[in-house]
Amino acid sequence: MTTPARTRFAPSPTGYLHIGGARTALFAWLYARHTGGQFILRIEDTDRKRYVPDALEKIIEGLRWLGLDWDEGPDVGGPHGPYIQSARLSMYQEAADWLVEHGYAYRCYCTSEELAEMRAEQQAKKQKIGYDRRCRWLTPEERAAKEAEGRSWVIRLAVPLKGSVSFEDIIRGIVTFDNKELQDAVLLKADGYPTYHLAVVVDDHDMAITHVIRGEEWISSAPLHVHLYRAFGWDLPAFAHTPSILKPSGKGKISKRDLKTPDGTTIPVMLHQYPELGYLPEAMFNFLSGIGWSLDDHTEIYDRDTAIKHFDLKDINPAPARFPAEKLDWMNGVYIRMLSVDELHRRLIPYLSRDLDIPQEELARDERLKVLIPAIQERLKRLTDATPLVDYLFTDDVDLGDPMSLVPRKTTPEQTVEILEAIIDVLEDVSDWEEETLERTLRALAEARGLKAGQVFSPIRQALTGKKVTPPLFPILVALGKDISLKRLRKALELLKGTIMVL
RNA sequence: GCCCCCAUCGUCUAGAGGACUAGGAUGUCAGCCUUUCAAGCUGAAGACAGGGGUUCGAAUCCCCUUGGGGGCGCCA
Repeated sequence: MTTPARTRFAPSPTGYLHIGGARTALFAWLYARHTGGQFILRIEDTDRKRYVPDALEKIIEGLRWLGLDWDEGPDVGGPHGPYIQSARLSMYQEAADWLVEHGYAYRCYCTSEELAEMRAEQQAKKQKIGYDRRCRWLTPEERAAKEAEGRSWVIRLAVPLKGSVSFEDIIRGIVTFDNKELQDAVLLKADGYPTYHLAVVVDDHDMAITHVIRGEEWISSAPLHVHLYRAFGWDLPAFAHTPSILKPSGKGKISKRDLKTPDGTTIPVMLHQYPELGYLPEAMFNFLSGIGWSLDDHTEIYDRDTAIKHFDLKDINPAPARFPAEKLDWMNGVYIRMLSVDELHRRLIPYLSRDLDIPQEELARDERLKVLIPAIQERLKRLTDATPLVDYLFTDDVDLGDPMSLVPRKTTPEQTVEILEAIIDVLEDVSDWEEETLERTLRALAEARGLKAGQVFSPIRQALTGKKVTPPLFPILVALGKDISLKRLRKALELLKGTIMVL
């Protein structure tokens, strides 16, 4: 077996968790669990300008909803804390000072304005864009002068000028960069906060992270991190840069804005939107794990434990993938169908309560709803699909719309009146109001009159629900009960009669 | 512009030189089932980006081209 790995997910509370980030977290979690190691949650809140107050809460909520748990983190603690970078400032400052003392980094006194000017000039002259290292070569006297001016400074990494860096990425193999392509990146900002580059290296080392798993947008700064590890004299962790998830159009990776599919529909990108839309967490987990990774050559539906058992970083497909939205809807439907009737009932309640504005407790003890659940189960792709399939249970007055909609195909309005009268007639005599009896009775009626089943069922469906598309009829009749069913049928009959008279 | 990464059905993927007539899933289409809609079942169409090598043999290895993605911030 593999040695236990320590992996982490390190979101920044500058926004909510999007599905790409969630998938990366999922992979990191799977690997930790696969190896019997630990999964750590760390908050990278070193950007004070873009901080979003409720982001952290939402992120944690989302991860928990997905079923990810962490062994160490800001809310659960752990031996390597604190797990929030803003609470670790002195560590970064010490590390940065150490680097300066030992010649691996230097103070840079340039202002943002000076840097912007420099970039503009580079652009105008079509030169390579990047910091020109002007402060790297300052003499001690010049430095003293700058500091005497009262200038603030940042600390920049002194990247080796020659040679190259290589590191092994588990997903992609060996990746090499020429040192001359690298920037003297800022490590410590003027406000005393570290940048990502410093913080990630210091923390990953301090927290004994064995596998750095992160999105592929980090691949180009990985060589910087390698130089930092070397400067500190620390062992390198293993790296795995996960492929991006692209928009359905294939144009660019997903970002904070909702996705537009080529056919114009919109797909939400934030994880927290999925529960609201009626997706099951276990379906989302299964679905997300299948972008960039697969269990084998034929299994699509599998649970967490199975995924854990089979998962390996080296099996991740390095190619970026588009978000296969249609597959999620299919898979969610599969998971809904796997639920027991009781469980589905339980999970449906919050959605119905929200959409129909009925208290949850009332829905929980509603027997009519229970009758209908088996009938709607295979009709749901999302939990929110249930509302239009049951809403006619909860209204006193079904809106029939155009009475002509009561009339089935290949049937005249006059015939429909007769059919409805016959239906009411036979149903009045049914004492045993059960699905089987009702079905037998109504089919017999159709046969006796030489009608197709649809010609009898369709007016009933319309009369009871006001809809053309509904779950099967007999559960609906049972759920509604004899009195209400007959009441709605009579009302429909009167309405149709009235319409015919006018015609 | 420069650097890095990537390239199998529309889409998500299997494939680590011969087991490939390239497998699965989704989506699409057709049929069956059928009280509407679903679900289910059966079937169909559908891919190795292009060009050079290496090899007895290449979807698999190498090179080039093309295409896509990412990065080049006192943001992560």
